[in-house]
Amino acid sequence: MAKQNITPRAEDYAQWYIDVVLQSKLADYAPVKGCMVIRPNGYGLWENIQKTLDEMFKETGHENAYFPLLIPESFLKKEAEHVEGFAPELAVMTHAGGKKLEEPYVLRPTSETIIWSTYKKWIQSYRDLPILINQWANVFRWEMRTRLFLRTTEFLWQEGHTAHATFEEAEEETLKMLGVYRNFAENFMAMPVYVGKKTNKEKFAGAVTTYCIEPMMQDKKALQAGTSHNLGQNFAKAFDVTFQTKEGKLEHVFATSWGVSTRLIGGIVMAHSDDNGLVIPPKLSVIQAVWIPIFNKDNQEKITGKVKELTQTWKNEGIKFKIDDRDNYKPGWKFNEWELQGVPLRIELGPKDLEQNQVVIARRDTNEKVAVSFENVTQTVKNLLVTIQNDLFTKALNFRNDNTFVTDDYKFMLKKSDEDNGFYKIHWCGNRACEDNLQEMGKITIRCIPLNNEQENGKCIVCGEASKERVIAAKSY
RNA sequence: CGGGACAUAGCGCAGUUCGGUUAGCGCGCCUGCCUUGGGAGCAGGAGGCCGCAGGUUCAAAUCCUGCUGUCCCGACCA
Repeated sequence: MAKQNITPRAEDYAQWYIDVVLQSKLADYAPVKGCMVIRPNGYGLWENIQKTLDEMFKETGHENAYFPLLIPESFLKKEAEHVEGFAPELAVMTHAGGKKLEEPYVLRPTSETIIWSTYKKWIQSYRDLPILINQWANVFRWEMRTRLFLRTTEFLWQEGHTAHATFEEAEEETLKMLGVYRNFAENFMAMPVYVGKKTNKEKFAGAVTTYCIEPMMQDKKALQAGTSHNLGQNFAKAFDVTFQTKEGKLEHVFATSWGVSTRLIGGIVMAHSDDNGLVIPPKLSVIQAVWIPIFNKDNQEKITGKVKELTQTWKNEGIKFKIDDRDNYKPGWKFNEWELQGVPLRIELGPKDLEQNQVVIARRDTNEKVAVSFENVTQTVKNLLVTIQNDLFTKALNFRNDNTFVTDDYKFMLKKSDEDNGFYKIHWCGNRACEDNLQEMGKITIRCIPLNNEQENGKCIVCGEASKERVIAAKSY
């Protein structure tokens, strides 16, 4: 066989993505439309994502709980905007136990309604607040068009649901979790993100304010990678959740919700990978370094023995590694296989190296190879893992900056966006009509209004009305 | 949900136009030998309800109808 048969990015980006996901064994298609099997490679990544985020949630005072998958249909209908937003994508259970159900159950598209119906029972006084709960769960959204990890009918996520005594406290929580997401995206996924507020058109159905993180993928489109909502009193009012204040007054509770999903895995693929397959940031990689001993029958024992000796301390050092000593595959085959699966470092040890007391270390992200003496292997590997993590971020940041354009010329933007994707920093008057026009004319949406945005007087790129700041606009997933 | 393409061995494909022995090829897989520093070589072998369900016919991978799934393009969304 030639090399792997991954469609090059330049030729067909969408097909490249599918090829990488399937061939690197992240996922496989399932028998049901829009569903996928998350394979060990993909699930291992998800477990690392979960583990890291879960610690961050705990550190910020949250606890995990679990609410049921099935939600009475009537619950969804209690919050008008909410039901309107989700109605088209609901999967509904109508029969059970061989009978038609009195009231259909909805497979949760998100859990605000069932959680707030429960919080009603738990909250009486300001002393019961705040409630800071997260749940790891699956959700169902019947999407018209699905894509592995990016949009599937069933997906895994976490959803935080908190209850507070004041709007300010809810807002603080919303922004705090947005910060957690930003930290995770940038420092673990090595994916620079714009952090900002959604427009009314783009916000969550039922939220007062939606905040988000938006990274750029390698095709220069935006991916909504995480959202954090200040729900105000909308759900508390819909479910009549009130509490008694210190002063004895009855008030509706303030809510937030925030989530990231297995879509992040699609983000990792699209942010860093190349035509040879996956590239995974070291901090999230299930295997950080793979050893490929190069041997024949005569020296096999000697060489694998040396590898074991050199890695004796690695478990304690916290380096996640694997020794690929299969004798039914040749080294060259293994090189390609592990590259395809995105392992950050490959370490070769063959007879020639043994003679010279060295190993050869190859970086997945740059393909660079260096010879390193036995005594320096451990430290070099540790350093390289840090370097790769940083380099991936820098590379992605430079890529985003190179493809972000500040413009006041609508025609230029539409023309440019027609030829190639990119982020545009544009003035916008704040009106829905102009936002709709962007979408109609260029399939461009306003991804966010950046937080701590530089204030600058300008004119809306569509209508020319006054604007005080620039927003991020782009085509998106 | 509209438009288009596709579905034959684990993967990639040929065969379908114009129905006709036992459905092929490459890679992979199994056995053995030989090999091992960028997807080695030779020999032998296993593997198929031709996506599913109906129909037409003496005869269907091939023709007809329905369904399901995947991909692409649109409208909708994390």
